[in-house]
Amino acid sequence: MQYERIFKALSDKTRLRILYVLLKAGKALCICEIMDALQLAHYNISRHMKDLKVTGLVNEKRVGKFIFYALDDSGNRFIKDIIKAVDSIPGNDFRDDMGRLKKRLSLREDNKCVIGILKNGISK
Amino acid sequence: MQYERIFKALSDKTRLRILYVLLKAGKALCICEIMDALQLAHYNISRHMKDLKVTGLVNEKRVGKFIFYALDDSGNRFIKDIIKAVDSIPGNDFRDDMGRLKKRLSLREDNKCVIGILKNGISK
DNA sequence: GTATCATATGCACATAAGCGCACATGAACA
DNA sequence: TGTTCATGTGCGCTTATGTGCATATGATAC
Repeated sequence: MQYERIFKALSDKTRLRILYVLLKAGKALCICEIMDALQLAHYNISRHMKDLKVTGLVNEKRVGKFIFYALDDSGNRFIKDIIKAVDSIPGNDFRDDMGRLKKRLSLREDNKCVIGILKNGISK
Repeated sequence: MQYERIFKALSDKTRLRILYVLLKAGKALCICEIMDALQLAHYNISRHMKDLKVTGLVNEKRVGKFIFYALDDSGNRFIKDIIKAVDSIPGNDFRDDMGRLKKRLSLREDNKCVIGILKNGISK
């Protein structure tokens, strides 16, 4: 019975925010980018990401000094349905996250993260 | 942000079992019937049912001395997608629950619950 | 009215979960 | 090889969650 664990993975506000930005970004993101988007400490993102990884909702890939995390929608029908549900959430609650993510992603060069962790986060 | 609360409602094994049998039964069930199906104490079912009710996943209706709970799929698209996800869960993990439910429902008369709480549960 | 019975809840307890801090890891690159 | 820096984790703390027991509620039926 692993299904309630998938629900549990998304039962936390922070993890839901992480999955949402990964889903809507449509591309792999590194911890430092999600840090800025969600305005949370790196260890916070890191630990929640581990939970999402364990459930199979997210996969990772290292590129240079960064580790990129992406939504993994290659699972069974249940996983696909869950992701579809997340996709159907109105964007209101995530507007700020997405705004900051967009700003942060604009700092990429050649579509690659290059700046790492900013001391004071990105400008609001 | 109420969406993570829906996920949380289904992040518990017992609540997922309750929702599953309500969904697959396709009809309203009373606490005593779910007790027998899941082989849990009435207060256990009762409390979890309250959680499911608060999230809007379940509604209730009193008929005589029984209160019947039913899946409420009249919500927004998110709710529908979540229920669809639950519907796509393979039945293996719930086979015993469904077997006992079927046995218990066969004790209805005129499609109404009439026997209440059995001292020793239904026969296996 | 009062007894009965299905359902609900207060309380105490054990366990799990999230967070902040400090520190560890380990890959990249000089 | 040693430094840098993105990422991970152990620890202590606080709060949330699930459960069992006993008891309460409240509608029904006599």
